Amino acid sequence: MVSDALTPERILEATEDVLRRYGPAKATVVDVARVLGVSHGSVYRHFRTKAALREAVTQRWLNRTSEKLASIAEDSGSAEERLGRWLTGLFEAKRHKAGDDPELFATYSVLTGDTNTVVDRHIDDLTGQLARIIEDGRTQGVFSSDSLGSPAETAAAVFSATARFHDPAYAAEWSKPGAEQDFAAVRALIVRGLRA
Amino acid sequence: MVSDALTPERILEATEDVLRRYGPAKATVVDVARVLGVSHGSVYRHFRTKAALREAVTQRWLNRTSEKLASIAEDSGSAEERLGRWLTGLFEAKRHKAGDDPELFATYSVLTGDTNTVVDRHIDDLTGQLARIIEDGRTQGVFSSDSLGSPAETAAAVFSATARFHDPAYAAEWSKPGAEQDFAAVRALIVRGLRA
DNA sequence: CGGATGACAGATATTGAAATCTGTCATCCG
DNA sequence: CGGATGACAGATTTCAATATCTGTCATCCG
Repeated sequence: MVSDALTPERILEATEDVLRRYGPAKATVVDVARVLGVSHGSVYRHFRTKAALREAVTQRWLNRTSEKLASIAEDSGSAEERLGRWLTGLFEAKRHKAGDDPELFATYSVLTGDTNTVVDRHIDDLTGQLARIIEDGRTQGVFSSDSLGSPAETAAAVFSATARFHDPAYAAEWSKPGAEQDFAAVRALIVRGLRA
Repeated sequence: MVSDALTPERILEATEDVLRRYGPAKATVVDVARVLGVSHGSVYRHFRTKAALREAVTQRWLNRTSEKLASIAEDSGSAEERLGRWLTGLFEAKRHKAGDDPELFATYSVLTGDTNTVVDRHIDDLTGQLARIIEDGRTQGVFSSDSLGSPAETAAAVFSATARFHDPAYAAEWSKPGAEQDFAAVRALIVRGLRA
């Protein structure tokens, strides 16, 4: 027994350990139970299915990124500067996750492919933050209010246009030389497109 | 025997037939030879390896798209209008390929994952066309010449920013309701970003 | 009594032997 | 003589038997 009570949080911790060690294909519920020193039946008391467990651990992982960015979205100050910082922050966060522990990143990339609802919520969260920055920018008069739809629609467009720099499908390209310049070029193009 | 001389072109035709029928995983060189009524040794006289045959058939398929767009890139006339038409043409071409024959599209999506050189050439070709339009726009004075790098760099940024609408990885989303509006929003944002 | 257990059935994954495919080349044919 | 052939070796894939895993639940324990 590693500790006292068997909580969802402890199970998620153990699940991430097991995923890191064995990868998404080999990690089993029995492995998670073994790490915790309990039977696998006990894990099923807290998560109805293996899929539910994977969703929960994936959500936890995605939330670590969105929480970091939330503070930028909620800042006061120049919307244009915050937008640049937010987009750069998103790219940097993903790039570091991918570069620092490639195997765990690959593992979560597989998981996000299965857990569509969780990923959709994450994307809604991020585009919501973007929409807030865009709305602030329109209020401040630095971003155009004509011709580009609602803040939410514009946020979705900005998110789409930067997909190459946050979608795990492109992770292999983030460490190539020139990736940073490519990102800066797209960011400049987008910011220019938003200006009043 | 289907016809007289065994030419590379006839082999590619047969290869596409076989790929359409069996998919990328099951299609064999022996199958291609059978369709042509020759031994598989004869196919190897024209293509050194199976990989080379796949590259050639993939290039042929990609070229059908770039050739359509080349005429827009080489038009004379308003660069802004041509850019919109070119981007829309690219999205439409990919969307129709994916929608009209989903299995063949899936097949070629797998092939493009293996044949990186061919895909890189295709992308160079497309960004070259884009660069030409952007250069024309700068000459005409409708696109800004400051702050966004060379036409080639700007073309790469525009291509990156529209990845969601031409990269096969996103094909599943092209038929969703709202995809067209999403594309229009990104296109408007980009065109706005390029304006003088 | 609330929570943990482990035996179990059906689903999924692994494994290794057999079948098929790729790529070569000595031989053949017009 | 130029081009096609098919037998062949080594690489890859298929398939079926075997092993492991998921999810349930009657039972047990503090």
